[in-house]
Amino acid sequence: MKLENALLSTKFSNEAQKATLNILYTAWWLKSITSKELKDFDLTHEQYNVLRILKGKYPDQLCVKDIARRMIEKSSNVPRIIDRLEIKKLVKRTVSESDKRETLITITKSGLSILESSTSKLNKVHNSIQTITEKEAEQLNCLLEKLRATEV
Amino acid sequence: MKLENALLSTKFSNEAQKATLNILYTAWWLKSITSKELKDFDLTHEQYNVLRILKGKYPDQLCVKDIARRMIEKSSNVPRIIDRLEIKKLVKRTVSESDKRETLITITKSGLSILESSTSKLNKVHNSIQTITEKEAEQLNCLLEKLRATEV
DNA sequence: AATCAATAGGTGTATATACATATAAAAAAA
DNA sequence: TTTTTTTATATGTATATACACCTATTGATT
Repeated sequence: MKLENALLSTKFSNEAQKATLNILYTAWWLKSITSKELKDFDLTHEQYNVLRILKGKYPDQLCVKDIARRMIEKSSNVPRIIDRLEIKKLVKRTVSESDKRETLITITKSGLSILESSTSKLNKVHNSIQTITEKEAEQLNCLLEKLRATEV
Repeated sequence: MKLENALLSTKFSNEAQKATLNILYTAWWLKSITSKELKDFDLTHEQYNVLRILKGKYPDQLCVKDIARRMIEKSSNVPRIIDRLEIKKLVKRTVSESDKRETLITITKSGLSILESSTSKLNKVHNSIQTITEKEAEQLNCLLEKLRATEV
């Protein structure tokens, strides 16, 4: 869908400004699709992201700071997200022996299992709405990374 | 910056999946730049978006529903955003005469003035970090809109 | 060793998201 | 006309964002 129709606006000062809005809108669009599917698993987007990060290092543990560094949204409040996951027994907290300031997080069997089924569901949905080729996706990745050249 | 460095991960199943994460991360990156600047004007991203929408139709008024339709994030709680703007006297609420269910929103002089100065600041920042050409931005817009072909 | 600075994680607050529900008004159906 | 349905907005709740601040621990400096 054209951005003009999504935002009911045609007043973009230039293509770069339109691209900014287009990225923000597309991110919302992607997230809204994801949220809907994750709801069946009683997971939020951010909780899913934390589980995915933990699985990436499994069976190793990760401390809160290392999870935060891998989050898509860097300003995520990781301790609080872990609170919810811990209540649902999807992760476990332990104090690090080598540095008592650090809290080590482990994904549980239950966490791995819910991650697997939710990921499988998300992949199905993503495949079903896939409209761009591998080559186009590559091009898109290049453009986004060029856009972020001035990383702060 | 490469997505690999931003997320400290190299495990992407394909370019399309990487593109999804890249869009989400870039959106966060863009928002974090914007928020920082808007803070000087005591505005959030969403409050700014509402003011921008109102200015687009000024001096006409818009009802809450029409604002919501133009928001980047469609699930925004517009009445609540308007609450904050009203407290700061940047917008005014009036009940519609023709349909008493509708609340009409008007941007005030003060709202227009703060929008102007914040927009000018944002434009400066955007220009200073601009790294892609008009042609590349156009290409980016095409790819994002192709990605969203399966609009729900 | 004692003091100071830096770091890790947790907590507090205002605002936003996502979604459900409530209320009043308008439109449609009986 | 009365009832029912739909629509517009507001409100309630759990979680998240963005950011400030607190506390305990570690590492560096004196």
